[in-house]
Amino acid sequence: MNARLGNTNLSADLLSLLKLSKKTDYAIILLCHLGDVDAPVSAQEIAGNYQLPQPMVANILKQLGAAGLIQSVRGQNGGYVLARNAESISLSDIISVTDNPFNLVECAHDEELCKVHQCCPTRQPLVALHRSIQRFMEDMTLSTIISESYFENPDAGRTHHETAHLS
Amino acid sequence: MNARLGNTNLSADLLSLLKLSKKTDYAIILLCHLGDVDAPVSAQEIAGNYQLPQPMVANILKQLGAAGLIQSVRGQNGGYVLARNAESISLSDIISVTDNPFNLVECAHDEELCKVHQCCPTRQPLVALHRSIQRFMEDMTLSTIISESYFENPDAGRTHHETAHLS
DNA sequence: TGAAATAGTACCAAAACAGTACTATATTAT
DNA sequence: ATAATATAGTACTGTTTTGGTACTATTTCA
Repeated sequence: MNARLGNTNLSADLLSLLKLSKKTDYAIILLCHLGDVDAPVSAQEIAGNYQLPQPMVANILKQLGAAGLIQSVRGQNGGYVLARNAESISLSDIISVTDNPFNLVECAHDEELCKVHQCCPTRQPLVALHRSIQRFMEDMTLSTIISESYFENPDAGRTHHETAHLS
Repeated sequence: MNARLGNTNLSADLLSLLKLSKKTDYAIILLCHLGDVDAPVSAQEIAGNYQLPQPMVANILKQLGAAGLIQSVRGQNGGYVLARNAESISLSDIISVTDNPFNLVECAHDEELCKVHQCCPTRQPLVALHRSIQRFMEDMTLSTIISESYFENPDAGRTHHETAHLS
């Protein structure tokens, strides 16, 4: 063979690409909920509403709060509200809180790792994919998600929702 | 709240989206190698060339063979060759062998699961993302990967490659 | 002062993943 | 023939990641 192919570490690069965790799943639900209300909503309230485990919900809300996406109100009658308007919260923002940050090319941040990537056969084409996904995630705002969801389910008007999960 | 948001199971949908495993990583390397040679190449030869664990390489080659992407030649001097030309092997083909198949929307295949998805706030916008990624994966052929890799590393002419992995 | 909420953090169990091992079969060189 | 070298198939294991829980401290309000 003419031996022009080199090495790669693609899976390490792509590891956190789009494997959205349940945490992210939940986070989107929670944020959609908060984006729909004005008064602070407690973890318990959301957990009950969507039949999600309360400690899990509480934990994710803590993280979202620490990341500045939502604002907390402590004490009785406390809860959470969106820290900014739904237009300025992107899918990318959410994912970087609840999943690992969306990084296709590790070497862009760690020059050390880059050295063994000199002959990566797959990096070049996948960088393009990375960029387009990244743009999509940044353009997709919480308000878009909410409104498109509404468009798809215009008749959803009940106060108690279906069980949120299969497992 | 006006309660128009429902439930979702986004993470289950996205679980196998783009979290490429090391297997896929390796598979791309192996296939690029095979795409570059005509005579059958053995698992041992590839493992040695890229400093990859031999049993791992052998296993992946078996899988790729069972899936019909490569053809095996048994016996002494045996090995593997591409079963079709590199233009007709897509990234999508590879991933569906070594990773779980690329499925964003589970309910498209399992009507049962769909029922609890009636109010999914995130499905609608993400279907668009799914389609564009899917198209990218299908359009990205092995031959493209090889040639773009060559474009990036035109000076790679040595017979023994660098250590392929960090870990 | 007690109830209800968040803050922070540490912990555990189950699932997924990376990698290994073993037995059987096929082909070829000698 | 037979030994060597290859794939075929499959089952196993240790480690990491993930999903989920628990506990203690602090804040606020009735």
